[in-house]
Amino acid sequence: MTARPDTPRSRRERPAKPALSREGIVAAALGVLRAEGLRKVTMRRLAQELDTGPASLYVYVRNTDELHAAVLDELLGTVGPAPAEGSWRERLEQVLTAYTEMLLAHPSLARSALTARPSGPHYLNLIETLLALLDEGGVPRAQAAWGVDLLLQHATAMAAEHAGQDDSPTAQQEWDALGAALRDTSGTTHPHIRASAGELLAGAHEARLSWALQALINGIERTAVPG
Amino acid sequence: MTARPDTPRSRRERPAKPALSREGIVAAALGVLRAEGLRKVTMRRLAQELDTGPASLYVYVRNTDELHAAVLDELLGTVGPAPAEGSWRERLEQVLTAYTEMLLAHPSLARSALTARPSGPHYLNLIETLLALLDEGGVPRAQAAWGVDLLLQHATAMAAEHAGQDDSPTAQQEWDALGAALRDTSGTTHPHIRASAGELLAGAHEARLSWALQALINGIERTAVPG
DNA sequence: ACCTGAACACCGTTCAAGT
DNA sequence: ACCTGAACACCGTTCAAGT
Repeated sequence: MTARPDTPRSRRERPAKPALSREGIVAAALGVLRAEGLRKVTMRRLAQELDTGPASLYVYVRNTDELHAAVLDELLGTVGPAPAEGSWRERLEQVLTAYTEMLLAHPSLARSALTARPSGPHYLNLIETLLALLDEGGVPRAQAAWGVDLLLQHATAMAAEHAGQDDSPTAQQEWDALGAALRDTSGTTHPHIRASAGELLAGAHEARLSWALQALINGIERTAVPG
Repeated sequence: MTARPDTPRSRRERPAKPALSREGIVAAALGVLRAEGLRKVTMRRLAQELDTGPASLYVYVRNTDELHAAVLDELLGTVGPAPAEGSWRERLEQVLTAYTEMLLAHPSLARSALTARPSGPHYLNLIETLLALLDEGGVPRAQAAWGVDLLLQHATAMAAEHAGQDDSPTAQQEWDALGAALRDTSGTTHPHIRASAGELLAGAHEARLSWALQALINGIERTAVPG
């Protein structure tokens, strides 16, 4: 926990290339992530950042996917604990909103988190918190267990949807294309879209997230697990 | 619609390199996708497949993301229309299950669909179908509109979660790591996880999908849109 | 054990030049 | 207009060799 891999001697020379370590690699990755996005968090780029060759990193990190998962685990630590006030529903929504907003700051990471779920301590704490809140709300255990999965998946997916906006400029165009397609739809072939085009595209992102979380919680609460 | 870009003359020589076309490129992409996964659906590989240079493809396709979106749009056509029998809930669940299962056959594509939403005719038809079923169920229009988004997102995210399994062998290990972490959790620090570990990991994939869709529908039905 | 240079086998995309 | 070769600027990962 408190181990400091840095050599403590303070030479006054050039930064004096610090020894490699998993922590150092993850820290460098976080820096590049914040500065230039996940697409630049590559083995080669990190090696360059740490003044070594890409092969050296493989001593500490199995591959690129594992590196990305480690970065997410690190960021998960910045999401605070559950608030103390409010009903269990409100607190549940707040925890999930905080998680989603963290991911929204790094949508490309959310995208990768969907595939490579983190399994670090911070993620476990989050699951524990969610289970506790659902239990407090009297949601049966089996429903709560599957519900946690549903809630985390939605939060992650919602954030992942915004990836590419930061990564590639094309994704935004793709989204605009859907909006245009919805608006231009013929009323004879797609009457329901025509009638709902406004609503389909309406709503601030915060309002939609809040509504979605409430709908999920309501659904989880009311839907029994089979068997 | 019925335009055939192929030159009709039937030379008996070698396959006689057919003229390039967007359709031909998408078709080749589908072939590579099915045979080797999305990771191999690259401009260079497709160019090789079509016996030309990568630069030639840029006449028909803006970039790799757009190519992937076009492939998904194509696959969306293979999902049949809504069934005629059953309650609106059952039919809604069936349509979404069919959509999810199509995506599950190509999880890496689902992953990319989360970011670059398709906007082709097949996608619009799907939205129309979902809106019609929710309307039939008496779900208010505003709720239905946001609900469709939620339903499609869940289906896509659920499939996307399985990406990497086909793509990279590491993803499976990552998922196993989460399972192990959940099982090994201490009962003192994470009592709810300890009590629910079995339930968190239980359930066949079909049962979980079915439950999730029902929970979503129940939640959408009962949660009013603000304002 | 840790670190490295060099190599292998790839990418997306652009551009000037050809037809 | 369509097509192309060649180039630019990158990737992940492995391996034999060094310390």
